[in-house]
Amino acid sequence: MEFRHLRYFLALAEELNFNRAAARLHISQPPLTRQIQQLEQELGVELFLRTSKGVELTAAGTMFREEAGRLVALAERATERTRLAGEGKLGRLDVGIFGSAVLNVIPRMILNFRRLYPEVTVVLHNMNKIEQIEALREGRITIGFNRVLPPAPDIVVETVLKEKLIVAINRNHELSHAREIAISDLSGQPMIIFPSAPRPSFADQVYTMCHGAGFAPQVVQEVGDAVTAAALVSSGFGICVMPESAISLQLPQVIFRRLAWPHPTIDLDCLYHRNDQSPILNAFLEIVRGFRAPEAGAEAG
Amino acid sequence: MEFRHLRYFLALAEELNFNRAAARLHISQPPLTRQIQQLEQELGVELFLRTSKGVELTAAGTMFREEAGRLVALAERATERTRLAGEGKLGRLDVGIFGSAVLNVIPRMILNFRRLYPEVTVVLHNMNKIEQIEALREGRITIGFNRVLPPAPDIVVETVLKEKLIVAINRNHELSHAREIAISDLSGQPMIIFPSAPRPSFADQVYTMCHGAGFAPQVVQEVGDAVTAAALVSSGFGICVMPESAISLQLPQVIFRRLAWPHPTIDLDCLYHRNDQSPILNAFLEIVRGFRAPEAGAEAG
DNA sequence: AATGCTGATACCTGAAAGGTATCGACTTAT
DNA sequence: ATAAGTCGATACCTTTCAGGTATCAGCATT
Repeated sequence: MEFRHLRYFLALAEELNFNRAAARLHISQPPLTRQIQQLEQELGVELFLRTSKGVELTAAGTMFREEAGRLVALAERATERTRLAGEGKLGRLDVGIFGSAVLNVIPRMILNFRRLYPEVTVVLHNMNKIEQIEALREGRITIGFNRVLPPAPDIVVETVLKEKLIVAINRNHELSHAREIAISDLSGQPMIIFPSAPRPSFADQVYTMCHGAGFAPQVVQEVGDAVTAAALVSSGFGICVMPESAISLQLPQVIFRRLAWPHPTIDLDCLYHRNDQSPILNAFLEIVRGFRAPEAGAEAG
Repeated sequence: MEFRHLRYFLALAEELNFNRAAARLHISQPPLTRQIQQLEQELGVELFLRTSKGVELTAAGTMFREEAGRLVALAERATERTRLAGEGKLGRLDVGIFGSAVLNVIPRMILNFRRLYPEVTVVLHNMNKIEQIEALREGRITIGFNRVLPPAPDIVVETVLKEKLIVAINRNHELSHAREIAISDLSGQPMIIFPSAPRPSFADQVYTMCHGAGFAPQVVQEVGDAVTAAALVSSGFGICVMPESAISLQLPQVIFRRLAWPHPTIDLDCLYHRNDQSPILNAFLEIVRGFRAPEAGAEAG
């Protein structure tokens, strides 16, 4: 059975006359007769009752008309949905995110994407950078977001934006009166560092920054994520260097101060598989790239 | 697009290798390549990503795989349902019935039918004999049940069974002591007659019977149906001749007595369109004919 | 550099869809 | 009653196109 049989059948079921149906199909009457006979033979059922004045549908024919109509409609739907999927306008986007650092930028990007591509289902998966790379390779996610990523030959890493660093301080802390804090001011201060794993991470970047300023940070606690770190700041454990987006965290007693010149930054990167040419990924990447600060000069290729 | 394209596509989507897929389809590789190219061209979308070591599905291809699978499954369902409809095992049977007289036999026939053909939806339509004939001609019902039917060239009438006549009597009535009632006993009794329309009807048969016994019935009331007639009997209006199946009517004060020899009967007929060869109708007719009393000799052909 | 995969292409063959002419059955109009 | 005009079915020819064989180009492994 081919779609041709369905098209011919439906035309005949509407016209109830071989000649008129054939004319409508732009073929002559004999081939139509033959195709209908074939169809009936394959189904093992008479679909039409031939009378002296045209044809009429049998009970089986009536049933087949319903089914054939459904099939043709579904076929049209199939081509339409496939075309849309080819344009990235229909489908599913699995995004790997990491817990705390994505408090601001990623939700905004996803909201923008969903406004432009409302038929794409966006699914978020919370996982760390190691898990994200693994999931990208296995196709469980299409794109991931993270910081301080190790290079891999099959994974493309693009810097989404460079966030300035800020310092979370307890309101009663001696540094709370300054509008900005110099890196050297952190020397000797009890510091909270995150994340503890996996390495390399934001924590390493803070270490490097301090050593670059000529001192070793006095780490009182390593924690897993920014929310926990902020909670410790709130209870007076110490101070904590964070990416700017952590400013969304609202905890009692916690205030944020910028780090002064040279305004150190941390990259937020996105990562995806080098061979992935999925149109949905490309559509999403365009949105992501639109978020990249226009003044940013240096970019990871 | 033809089903061939779907079959080939699905084979390739599973094997992800043109040669293996072609082998599975019992064709050689070049025609498979060509058919897939045709499909992609018609959809305007690349379905497979050709690599040096086989192929993989694109996003559009993944979408099309889902849709193609649905289509193939629906096609199988379509052939199966059409075959079943051809055997009368699937579909719909619209039955015209008339209100009161069908208290017993028709429900039993329909229950039997539904046990044998559980996938056929039986729909009952309450209509009088004129409406039934009209509905048969327009295809709104497939079979009707009624009594005392006028002949029509395009409608076949078959006697389903001959019901004996009974008399509904108030418990306090003088005739209630007899086990059987002779037709002549009805002479001079106040009688309720039904139905008042449409003619010819059961009412006419009662008239004829009385006149044949040598008297004119003393009609105190004409009513529309047996239930109303029985209600009048219950309140002492008079007596009423009814078909035997009315015995199912349970009303206070109403008792039933047989009419004595020569045991007059009334036919319950079914009617259907002469040209209707629907397998469901034939299946139902077989059940109906099985209900016909085996001793009944004379039948309407 | 050679071999062995991959899918794509060129060209031929054969099956089958489509076209023309005509048939037999039936209805309708004269 | 019979001739003309329907209807769908059939016989036979033409054309299209799916399928087959041989071969190619690209890439990976050896």
